[in-house]
Amino acid sequence: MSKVAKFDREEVIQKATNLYWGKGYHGTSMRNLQTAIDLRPGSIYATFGSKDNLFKESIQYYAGKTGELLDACLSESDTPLTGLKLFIRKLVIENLDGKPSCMCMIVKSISELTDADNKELLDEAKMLLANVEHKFSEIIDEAIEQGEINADKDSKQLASYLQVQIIGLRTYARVNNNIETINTFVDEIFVGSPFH
Amino acid sequence: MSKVAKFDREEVIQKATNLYWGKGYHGTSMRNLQTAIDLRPGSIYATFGSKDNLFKESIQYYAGKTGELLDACLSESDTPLTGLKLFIRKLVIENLDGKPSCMCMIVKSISELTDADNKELLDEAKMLLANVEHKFSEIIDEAIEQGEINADKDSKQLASYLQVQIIGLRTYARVNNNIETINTFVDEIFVGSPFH
DNA sequence: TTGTATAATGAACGAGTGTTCCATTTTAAA
DNA sequence: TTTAAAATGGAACACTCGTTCATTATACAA
Repeated sequence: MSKVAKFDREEVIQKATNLYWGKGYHGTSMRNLQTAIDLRPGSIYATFGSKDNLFKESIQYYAGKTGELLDACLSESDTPLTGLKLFIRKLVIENLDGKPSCMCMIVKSISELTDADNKELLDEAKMLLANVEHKFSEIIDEAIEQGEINADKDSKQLASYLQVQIIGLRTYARVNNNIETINTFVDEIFVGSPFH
Repeated sequence: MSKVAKFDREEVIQKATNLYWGKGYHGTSMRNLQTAIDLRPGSIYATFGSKDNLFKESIQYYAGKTGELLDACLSESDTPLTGLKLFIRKLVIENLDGKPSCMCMIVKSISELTDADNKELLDEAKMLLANVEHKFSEIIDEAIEQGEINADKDSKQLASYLQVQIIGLRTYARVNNNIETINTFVDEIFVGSPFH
């Protein structure tokens, strides 16, 4: 009937994600992508439609992978809070080298994109970040139920606080990636005032 | 001998700064700038040399204005620490509306630019951020001398901590600009663990 | 083996990029 | 009033951008 063999779609998205993550939306050209994923314009546009949509799928892929990491951290930890700590430690410290950026791709996108020029992509990024925050608050709720966190705490407030800390640390790490300093700050997130 | 009158150079840089601040380096085209500052290419290139150099002057202008704000906060406050608090409150909360972005232009630049494509501008941004951090540590040293902060604290560590908090808060404010939440977090910076 | 549907290719398009160039205008000193 | 230097305006340059599309290659059904 027809030709059926093809490139590996996930592999292509992964490569596109790495490029977008490192160079940003505007800093990545379709030519860059063509080279990185080794596909010609025709194939890319037949499969993904546009630069915007490929970016959308990339940031969704990134968010998915981050969610998987969080789940993995939770299931290999004894309590919700230790799982959360492990996740943050992995995000902030183990991401310092080897990745396209030590910063969060979603945060980079929210920083770069504007309502005026890329409203749809910006809204997508905001939604993905809100999803993570929601997951944080659910985990914190569990920690409260299990008595790991005092019941008078507001899980949504704590989830926001975690976002601020992670965003701050990963961004700051781009300027000062002194592991000891970063490590100290990660430790202080949970002994600092909002959590205790 | 020659023509001397001209546009107001500072006014032009200010307008360029606002555009770059909002749309980012890659998101701002020379055509955008020509319109915003109402100058033709010939004048812009005769005065500033290149898009890169205009960006450099813009980010330096931005950093200068931020430094002035910090100085103003210090001189209208009774103690170094209350001056620092006022500065952070102004940065994070009073910047929520009306400005090109609630985020720090220096941080946005560090997030967007790469060593591979814009090393010089990235290094400039990193330096400007380091300057602010150095100023923070000097202010904290003063606070320690005056007994406002315990002498066993490391001023450089606290200055780093402030950077992380400000970066985190201003970036997070782009997604969730709930003033009450932000206000709470600003308050907690100084009652949180590193400072006490 | 042939016919057909689909995947992949890559040249090419119009629009936009940063930048250059130079004729024209403006200015102040001679 | 003349002169020279500098500022300005804006067309145009070479290049890159995101995207399209006619063509070619491929794999399966008949």
